[in-house]
Amino acid sequence: MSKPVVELTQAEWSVIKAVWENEPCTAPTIQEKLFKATQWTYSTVRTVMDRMVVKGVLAAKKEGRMTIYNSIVTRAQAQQGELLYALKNAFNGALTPMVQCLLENNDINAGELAQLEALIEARKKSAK
Amino acid sequence: MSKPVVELTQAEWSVIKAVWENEPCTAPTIQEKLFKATQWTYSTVRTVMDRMVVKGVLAAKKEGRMTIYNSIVTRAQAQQGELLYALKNAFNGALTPMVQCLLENNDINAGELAQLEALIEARKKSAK
DNA sequence: TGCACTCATCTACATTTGTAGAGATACTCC
DNA sequence: GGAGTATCTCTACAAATGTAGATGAGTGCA
Repeated sequence: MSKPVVELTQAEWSVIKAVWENEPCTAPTIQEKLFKATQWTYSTVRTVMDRMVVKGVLAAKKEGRMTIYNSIVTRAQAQQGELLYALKNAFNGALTPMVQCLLENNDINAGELAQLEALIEARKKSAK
Repeated sequence: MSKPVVELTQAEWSVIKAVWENEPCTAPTIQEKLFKATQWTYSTVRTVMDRMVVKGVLAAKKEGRMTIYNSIVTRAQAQQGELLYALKNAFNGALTPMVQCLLENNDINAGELAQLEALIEARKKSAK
């Protein structure tokens, strides 16, 4: 079962992040959580969520008069999808230049660098 | 002069990559270069390119009856934009998890790992 | 001088994305 | 049982994106 690659829009990212943190949840809950940052009305949030259901990103089930949502796509899958998109389009699939670009254009402190080194170390071991 | 963050669509990525490799160039040239992979007609390519001009991604100047295109956005800028989008949306701006995700979900050989380590080493030095 | 190319211009149309209002319903408390 | 409140359902609409046809004009060769 190959995980289908997920492609999320900006609005969908906002929503799914709120869902991950609150699921199972209703649309009004998500609307409330997002309101401060986005000003979105209930209708807006609901529309986005229902479209995500159609896409298979969220699952909705009716419970009495209310609709309960759950995520289908995990955070890891969504992150993967995003990275894959960038990797494929912007870096022609080449990982090293991508990491390089990341390192060169962002502030990183010593602690983070150490962490990254550890990651690579770990990766080396697990590589086979 | 802060570089405005660039956001490219999939079609635009295809086009700008061809432009980078051929500029200065005409729309017919780009269409031809892309045809094998995309099947796009001249009209399609031309429309995308003109929209990119409006967005300030490409520059067009008339030379006789022909329109010559050049890139305004550099490859590095475009790559940056793509990474920023992923970083912001998928990783809430946290770099380390992003790199981690990248390392964990892709095949990397020993050579690449070594390269990455070198990058980090270099980064440590330049960090001051 | 007329025809065939090549490139340009204009217009079009479906789909996706962002955003939301109006009206229907059901629930809750008095 | 009525009024207010929380939800839902439906519909809408503009902008962005992907894709392309029709038509026109410039250029060069027969």
